[in-house]
Amino acid sequence: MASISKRPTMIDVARRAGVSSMTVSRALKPNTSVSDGTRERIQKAADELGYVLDSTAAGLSSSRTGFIAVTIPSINNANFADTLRGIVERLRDTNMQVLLGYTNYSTAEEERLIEQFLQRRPEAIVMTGGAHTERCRMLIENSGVPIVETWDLPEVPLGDVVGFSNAEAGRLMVRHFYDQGYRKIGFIGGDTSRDTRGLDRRRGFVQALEELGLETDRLIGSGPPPISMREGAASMKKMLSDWPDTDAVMCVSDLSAFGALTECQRAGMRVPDDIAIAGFGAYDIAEHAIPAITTVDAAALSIGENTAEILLRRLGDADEETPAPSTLIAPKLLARGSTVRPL
Amino acid sequence: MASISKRPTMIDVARRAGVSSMTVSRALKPNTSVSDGTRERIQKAADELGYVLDSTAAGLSSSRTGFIAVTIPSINNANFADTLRGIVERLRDTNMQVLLGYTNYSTAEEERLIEQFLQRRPEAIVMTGGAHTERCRMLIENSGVPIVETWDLPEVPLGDVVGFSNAEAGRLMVRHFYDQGYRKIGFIGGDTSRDTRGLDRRRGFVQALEELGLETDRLIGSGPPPISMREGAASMKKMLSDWPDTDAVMCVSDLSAFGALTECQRAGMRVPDDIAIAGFGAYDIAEHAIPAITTVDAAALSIGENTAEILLRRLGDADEETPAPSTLIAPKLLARGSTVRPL
DNA sequence: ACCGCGTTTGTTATCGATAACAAACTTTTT
DNA sequence: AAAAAGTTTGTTATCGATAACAAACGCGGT
Repeated sequence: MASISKRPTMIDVARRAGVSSMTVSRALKPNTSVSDGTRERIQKAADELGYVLDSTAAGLSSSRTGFIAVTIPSINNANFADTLRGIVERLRDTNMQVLLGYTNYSTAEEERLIEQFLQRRPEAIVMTGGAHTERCRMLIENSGVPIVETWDLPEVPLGDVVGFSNAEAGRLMVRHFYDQGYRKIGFIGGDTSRDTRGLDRRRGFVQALEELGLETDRLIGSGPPPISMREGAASMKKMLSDWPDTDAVMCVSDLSAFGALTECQRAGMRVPDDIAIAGFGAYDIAEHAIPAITTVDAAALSIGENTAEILLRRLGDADEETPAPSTLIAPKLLARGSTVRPL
Repeated sequence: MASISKRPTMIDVARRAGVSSMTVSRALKPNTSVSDGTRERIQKAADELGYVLDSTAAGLSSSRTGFIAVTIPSINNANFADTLRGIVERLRDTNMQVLLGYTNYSTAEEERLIEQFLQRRPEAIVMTGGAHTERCRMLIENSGVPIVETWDLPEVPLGDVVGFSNAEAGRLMVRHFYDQGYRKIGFIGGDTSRDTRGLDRRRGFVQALEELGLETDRLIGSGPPPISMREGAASMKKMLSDWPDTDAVMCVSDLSAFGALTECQRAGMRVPDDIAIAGFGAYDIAEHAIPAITTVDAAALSIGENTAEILLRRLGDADEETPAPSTLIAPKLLARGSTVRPL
């Protein structure tokens, strides 16, 4: 054990193996021309010294840091966690490492993070959503780093997009309610500009109501994200007090939908007989609640996997200027007991 | 705009401001002796060029990378997410950045991550739990990097510990059940060595049962983590079939407890009248379920905050050899409707 | 005006690896 | 056996910043 004196460098390994440090550098990475004999010798020397590569130095020298910067709005959100998981798992077998930051649904915080991340010279950046501060857009464009925006359909994309139409998710749900015979339909959440995705769902929702000639004023905001069970319950209470004859409600997420469901149950209303409730996000809770809650699956994991796919293509030096192969993930409605009246 | 030609370096900024690059280096960090005039001039030049510091180079030169490596078992777990949040938020105003990895409850994967992280020269490492592979312990010890282990009480700590007694959480719950008059008490989950924390809760639970002279064989395993609602429901089904007279059950987490609760409700059993159900982790779902689920709060956020506190102390060059100021977070039982019979 | 001290700025060497090119060594071909 | 071609190894310069030391500057006191 070389004790904590000082960490060994490639030169130390080289000396011990009787070669030059360049040969050590080569020997430690795959697909390089080093004879089996010396490679073994070097590996052995490295092990004996307890050598650990310094990727800071490697990064400086090769100008390839192996970092992918990723921002998500919140750690504590199963959808974004799944997207992240999709990215990380696809990247596991490469030498890429994820630099994670969470914005807390704030574009100002996002800007701060991006600014920090750019100092680390990431090879690509993945952002959730397409809403950014002006300065953030500028920083990114000046940096020349490839970008992927996810979970949204930005009007003016910064680069590639793995998109999802939140508006379409809202529309889907209105049609489902309508098919099931509901007419007095409301929406909970999605009132804040911080959660642009929730806002889009609500927008699509209202638009679909208009197309069907239904009332569009049963809207309850529930403040800044994250919207949780508590806010769902409180909002439902308000909905029932403001519009007691409401017969169907979509919530901005499954968590708030569950809160709304429990509120109805406490109030003695029967779901779906007296009122239908739906959410968004295909959370576990929606599947296991009684009744199970109708929801929209956004395929969060696929969004992550597709994102990673694009990253690998961009980094695997294909033509730099390949046009953005935007991917669109389609929303899928999962009809369940909370909106489907038994025969 | 300097287009994508090449990124400007400190030398470019220095030239433009008519100073040396060393002065630029100083001007861009706080608390350095640079006159107000030149600092402004340099800042202006940097802005005009769109200069962005390269922390890879800075790290190599100063041997301070600003990285804190953190491993957690799963991204999709509100408790670990809270702990992470505690760390990140306390670190926000420093120049420290978190390198996150998740082990998927596997010590082999943990070892792989640690090996990767060490190449990045982190200034400290935070790990969840105290179970590591032999090689992982060795790598860490050889590296000389300060360590904090969390959420566990390792027998042989690698460094500082922000601990939590999972066994005590199990014991607490048994006593609570007993006080409420329950005697036929079982446990769901915690059978796998991958989730050492769940295992510890179960161990403490069984031990407390023994001390009270109660039966200790009502144990249902539920396979490898993460244990979710589905597994909770399935295990409860098995529990009721194997030991139909069971009158109280603790589940390894609130998620499985909720699954168990729904299973009981489907089976027409009344909670807590026919059977009591409790969980662990103080998840939202436990608070909002009907009835609300009794749980144990592990103060996940505090664990993170305390961890960050220790990190800052260790890095703020206090005496290197300060003895490990182990912190112990106490479990707190939250008694709710699922285990407390109405009068 | 001169000395001395504190503050501001500059010089040089270095962090640890890799790119690019060059040299030495093997193997194949004719 | 010599030339051609391929493989393995070495040399030198460099990535972009900072540490450590050195020099220049500014300012008050006498």
